[in-house]
Parts: sequence; C-alpha cells; structure tokens
Amino acid sequence: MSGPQISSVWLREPRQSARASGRSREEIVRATLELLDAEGLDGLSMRKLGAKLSAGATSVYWYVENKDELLELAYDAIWGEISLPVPEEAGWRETSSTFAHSMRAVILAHPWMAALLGRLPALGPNALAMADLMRRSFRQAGFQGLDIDYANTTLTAYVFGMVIPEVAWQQTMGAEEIDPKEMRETFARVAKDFPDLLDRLTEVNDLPARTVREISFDFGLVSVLDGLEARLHRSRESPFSL
Amino acid sequence: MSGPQISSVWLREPRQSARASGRSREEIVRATLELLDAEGLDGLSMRKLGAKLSAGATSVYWYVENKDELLELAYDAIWGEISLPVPEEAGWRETSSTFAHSMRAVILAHPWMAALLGRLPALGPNALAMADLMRRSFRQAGFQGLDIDYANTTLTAYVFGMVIPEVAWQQTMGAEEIDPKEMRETFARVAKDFPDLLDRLTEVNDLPARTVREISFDFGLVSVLDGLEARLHRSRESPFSL
DNA sequence: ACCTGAACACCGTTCAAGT
DNA sequence: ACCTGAACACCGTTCAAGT
Repeated sequence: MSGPQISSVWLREPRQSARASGRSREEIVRATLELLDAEGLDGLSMRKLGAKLSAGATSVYWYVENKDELLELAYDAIWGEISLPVPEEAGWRETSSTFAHSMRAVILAHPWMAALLGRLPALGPNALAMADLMRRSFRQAGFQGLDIDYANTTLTAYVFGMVIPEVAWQQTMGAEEIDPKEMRETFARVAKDFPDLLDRLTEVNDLPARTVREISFDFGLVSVLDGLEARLHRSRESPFSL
Repeated sequence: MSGPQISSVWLREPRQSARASGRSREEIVRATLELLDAEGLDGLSMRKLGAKLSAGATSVYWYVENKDELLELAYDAIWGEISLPVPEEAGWRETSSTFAHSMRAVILAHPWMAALLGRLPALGPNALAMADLMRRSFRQAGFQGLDIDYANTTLTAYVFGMVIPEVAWQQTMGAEEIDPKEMRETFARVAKDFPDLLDRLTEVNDLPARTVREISFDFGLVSVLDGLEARLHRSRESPFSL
C-alpha cells in the first residue's frame, strides 16, 4: 500500500487536533521567520525557536517531524510574498519578467532562502500556485506538452542561479565595509596570469556594484526570454519538428 | 594599508615552510575529497578528516584557517576536472555547450558541490582558468566590454540553477527506491486545485526521469545560447545602442 | 614548524515521563 | 493532546602545551 515517499510536510496530515489547544502552525512559522530574518539560516536552531515560543527546547517536534519540515513551511511562506499578474492579460513575457524580478527581490530580502533554493521540495500551496500560474502563462504563450515545463524550468533555473551568488556577495560585502579599490588590487594580484580576466578590471568603470548586478540580471533575463521566444517561433513554423 | 578583505584561502600565503616537514596541501585536499565523495558534505568534519590523516582532531587548523577554506580547496580541485576546447577553434557556441554539459556532469558526479555553488569565492587557479577561457570565448563571439561578463554570468547561472535541483532530486531518489506510480498519485492529491499542474502528469508519458532531465537541460541551454546570439546580432547592427 | 588534547559553546534528535 | 528535560552523539573552533 505505501512504499517510501518523498518526505515533505505537505504530504502528511498536520498532527493537530481540530480544537487546537496548543500552538498553531502559523504561530510557529511566524517565529521561525523572525529568527531566520534576524539571524540567518545558521541562527535558527530548534532550541532557540523553542525559547522564542516560550516552550521547551524540543517542543516543536510535536508539530514537525524534523528541522527540514520547519524550513519547508518557512520556504513556502516566503513564496507567498510574490505577486504575479494575470498571464492572460499581461502576456507571457511580462509575466515571466515580473516573476523573475519579484522572485529576486524576495530572496534578496530573505537571504536565508538562497541556501534552500532547489534543495527543498516545493510542494506548499504558494509554490504550487506559482508553478500553476507560470504553466498557464507558458501554455498561453504557445508552448505545448513538456515544453511548457522546460520553459518554466529554464526561467526558474536562471533566476536561482543568478540570485544565489548575489546573496553570497551581498553577505560578504555587508559583513564589513570592504574597500573596493583594495579589492581590485587583490584581484589583480590573484588573476595576474589571466589576461582576459584582468581586462574586466578596466571595464568595470565605476558603476556601483548594485547597479551592475541589476543590469546583469536584466541582460540575462532578456536573453533567456529571447531564447524561449525564438523556440516558440520555430515550433510554430513546424509544430511536429521534435 | 589593509582594511578588511574578502576572506579566501587563495588570498593569503600558505603557512607552509619551504622544506615541508608536515602534510602537503595535496594530501589534505585528497583526503577531503575522499571524505566528501564518500559521505557527502555533512559527512565531512574536521575530526573525521584529522582521523583520516592519522592526526589529531584539530591538526588541520594549522594548514587552514577554518572549514570554509578547506571547502574552497576542494571546490577548486573539482573544477580542475572540467576540460574545455580552445574557443578560437571550437567557436563560442560549442565552447559554451561543452562548458555547460561538462560542468553539469562534474557536479552530478560530486553532489556535495551543489551546496557550494555560488556560495564560496571562486578564486582558485582552476576556477580562474575557466573564467578566463570563457571570457575569451565570449569576446571572440563578438561581445564587448561588460557584455562579455554578462554573457558568461548568464550561462553559468543557468547551469547552476539547473543542476542544484537535479542533485537534490538525485539524492532523494537515490536514498530509497521510490515508486513512480505512487509518487504520481501523491502529487495528484497535493495539486488537486491546480489544473495546469495536473496536466503535467498526463504529459510526462513514460520517459525515464533521467532522460527527461537531459532533454530539459538541453532545451534550456539552447534557449540561453539562442538568446545570447540574438543579442549579438542586435548589437552588431547598432554597436552603440546601449 | 608542526601537532595534540582538553575545553567551550553549541548542534539535531530520541524518548521516557509528565499533565 | 501537548509539553518537558535529560541524554546521545555529534559539531567548529580556540588555545595552552608539547616536541
């Protein structure tokens, strides 16, 4: 009847009784998010969370099988902060673009998310709603069958892959004020045998790093969308080519 | 003279004396890689590594400032496994494609890499050599100035973003044999309110998951390269448009 | 120059016991 | 139904001390 399953909070019934006398799931998630936002992923421990809830060190284990389940709850809660247009009105390019930018913004605002991206099952209601909407958008664009999924995966991969290093960078820079001039010198020393890398140093004319990252994000996003659009046109010409 | 720096093994002199009487860096890295490949990222601890080197629990701290430095060494060692064509001969599309596929293969072979992608500074010799070669490739393609960097970042982000979830998936599936039929039923239950997501279930006609992931990777890769190429043509027509 | 061991301040998780 | 505390088996890192 039941072999091993993917293990996820969302695949089992909450242990709570109907007439909850204990803590509610929202209460626990709220405390978890506060801890994560304040102290980062390493700052969240079951003991601290217990304390924050004025409970024992291991009380949370009654509500949650393990720490990963807790993170799943927090993870999905954050996806709830993303708001997307109606694809049938906005069109697939604008929907994709809004999706990408707003995902980026939300992750930068909750940097602990970066370490979770792609690592936790995304089966919560908010994640599912997003996935559903994005599929609608790509279907409406003209993709069919598995291509809907591939297009969505491509876009999401791009966003994940851009934002993860961006968070790391933000973290490093935020830690202590780093002198950009000195950083450049250090880099020049390390890269001394790599002429093409050194060229970059002359090319980063003094735009603020944040601006460069935003331009970079847009550059790649437009490329990805252009690439998807090109495929769309090709498959329209010969819909059975693959 | 010296403010705070980015902290990296590659930015300081190795503590070793000229006539090394102790362990060599290679020895330590080799042991680290063995531990990581055998037991994963969580399986690596300073104590276990000490034991593997027939040394005390904290001996490695003489060679390395902290665990992150150790991971930096392992990280760069893996990039050494990637071999790329000469871009001037292969052309930028083939170079990019080889880069992407071989990066993916190497990470899937060393799954612990996934958690490190984009999180550690990539300042080791192998990482720098790769970055240098990819810049050469994109410059030769016709990109100029910061666009060289943007193109490279876009491609790398795509690969990172695709591979991270793939490793997670591989991990889940490898752990215990999961019945695909049952998984599908479970998913149908969770996604019952999302019509477009449910459609996917009918579309994943029984291709093996591994094949689907490979097709998916290629789909996205071609899209990204097409998108970059489109930009290349645009900027050739009006090179000063941006 | 290189290595050790004890010690500090933590972890996640289990489980018997309480109410 | 919900919570507690002790206990287990770990961590990374510091540091005085050894050779």
